[in-house]
Amino acid sequence: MRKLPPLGSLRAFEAAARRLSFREAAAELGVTPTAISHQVRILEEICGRPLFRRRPRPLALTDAGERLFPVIRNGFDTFASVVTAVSAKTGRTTLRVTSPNAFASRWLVPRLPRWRKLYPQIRLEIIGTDDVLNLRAGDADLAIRYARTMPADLVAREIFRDSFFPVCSPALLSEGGPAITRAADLLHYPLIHYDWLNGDREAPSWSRWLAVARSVDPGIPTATEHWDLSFREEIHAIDAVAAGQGIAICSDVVVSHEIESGALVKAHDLALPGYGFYVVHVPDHPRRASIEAFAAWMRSVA
Amino acid sequence: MRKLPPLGSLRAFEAAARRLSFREAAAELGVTPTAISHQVRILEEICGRPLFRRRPRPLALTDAGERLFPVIRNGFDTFASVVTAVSAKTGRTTLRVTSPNAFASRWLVPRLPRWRKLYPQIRLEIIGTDDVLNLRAGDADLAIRYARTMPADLVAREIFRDSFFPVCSPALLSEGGPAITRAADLLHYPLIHYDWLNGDREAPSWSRWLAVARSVDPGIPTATEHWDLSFREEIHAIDAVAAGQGIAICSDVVVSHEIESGALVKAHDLALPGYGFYVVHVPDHPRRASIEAFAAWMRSVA
DNA sequence: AGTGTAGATGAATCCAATTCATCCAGCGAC
DNA sequence: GTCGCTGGATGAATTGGATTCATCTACACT
Repeated sequence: MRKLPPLGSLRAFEAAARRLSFREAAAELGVTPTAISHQVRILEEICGRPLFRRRPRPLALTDAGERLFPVIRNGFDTFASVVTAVSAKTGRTTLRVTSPNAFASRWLVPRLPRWRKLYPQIRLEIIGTDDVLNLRAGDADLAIRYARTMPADLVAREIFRDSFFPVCSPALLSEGGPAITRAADLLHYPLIHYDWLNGDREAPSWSRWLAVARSVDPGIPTATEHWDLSFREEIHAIDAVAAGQGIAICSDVVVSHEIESGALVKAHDLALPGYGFYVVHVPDHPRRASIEAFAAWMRSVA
Repeated sequence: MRKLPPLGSLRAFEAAARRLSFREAAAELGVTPTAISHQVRILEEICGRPLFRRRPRPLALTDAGERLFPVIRNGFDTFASVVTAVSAKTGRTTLRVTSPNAFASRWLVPRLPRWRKLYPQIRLEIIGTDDVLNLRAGDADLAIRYARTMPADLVAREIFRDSFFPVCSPALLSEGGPAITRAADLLHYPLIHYDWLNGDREAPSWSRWLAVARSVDPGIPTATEHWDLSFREEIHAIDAVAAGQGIAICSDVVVSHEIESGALVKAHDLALPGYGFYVVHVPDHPRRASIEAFAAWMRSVA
């Protein structure tokens, strides 16, 4: 007769092993840390050996714990996945995709009809956020990460890299303002700034772009502030650009849809290097095939 | 965030799906059928669709239930297996083997030291019984099935086939009784009978053997009853033969150990065809490799 | 030394799981 | 057709394993 340990104990163990913290596991499951401690202890008694090393800090898995953890985690992931699939309206599967807000809004969403046409059985749930969601915690199935280099702690592949140009609406240029023939001409228009929260000193802002442009157009003044309008997030700056309120330094990837359609135009050819877009997921994801399909599709509609 | 349904509901569902009976599932889990009904209902509400068809009888899985069941069952099997492995004394694994009683006692048990020498890390638990255990219910990891043809509903492979001869103890022949030179001479000794419970009209009993022997030795009378001692089970008949109480028609496989050691001898060369021994297990058994090793070992020590 | 953090221990509490009582539907025997 | 049996459904009452609370321990950092 098959002997299953208490399933609640397996659940507590798995969360604690994933988080390597009873406190965090408790928060995730909505119980007190003591409850986690009790359940893990029950499982350790059943196994006849410790599953965690508590002392010294930090919490770590024992060899036995290391053997148990991936099996239980994968089992639970598979359970959640099949229950989700069974619950789905037409037996379709879901991929939860987290992506930076601007990319989700400006790149992903306009292309979703193309995904739907190609993969009607794989429904996407898009989580647009500039927060970094925890894939190991199951917050999403895959993340589109925007970084200078390849993320190292998960399975990742680069999809494409972007560059940054001054971008504006054609309507702005046809309002009778000065023609733009050199970089300094841009200063006659409102410059739209947005914050870079990644702490990168080389982030492609107006000050960076103008510093580089000064080497080919010495007429650009060395003033400290170079913006007329400022936003906290890139997505809002792009909205203002599209509304003809000024010129912003934008990612050619993020606004590629608008550039192609003519809704936005490059105001100048000088480009700053940007970052890479990576599709990232946990190893051995149960929907690995769907994730691969998504990554390939992203490349094909770039 | 990964969404797991209540694990107790999954457990109740899996048992009911495996058994296709709420009553039996309840018995297995040690609860009332109502508890199963409640838990399955909770899961059906989470999935948003029925998982069982209750009406008309018998209970059956819906399409959704069919999709869910193997995933949950395999997950639980894997959980139980890895917890058992982690709990093992020296990281050894266990194979629970069910076998007909006579075979377990006379063939398997005398050879166990050879298994232990070759596979010290795979511990065997032998369940000798003439009942047919339910492998899908996890009653055992593998079964040695004794049948005329290959079992069809599980993964099976034939290990060997046996034949049936008259067998006796050398002590019986040296007691000064008549020499056995022809089949009819056997009738001067006590004939030991045992029941065949498989309903096979051609089962290798004394009446069958004597009917065949009559074609080469017409001196054998056509009486109805041919036995002096009768047992319900083969194993007890073999015990009596080993104790010198008479001659029985025995499987050459089952008593091969005793024939080799000289503890028992063939009383006559005329052989009746027997049956096949098959190693049987559920598909995708988590210890498939160990089962394969066991089957191969059986062949090698035949 | 003092403070904060995180896991451990055990009694008390609690709530999801389970039982109990009753009902419903079908099937087979008569 | 009636009756009895079987097995799942429903909902209120009960219960036992899960959880909390109070307290302790060990450690890391200032």
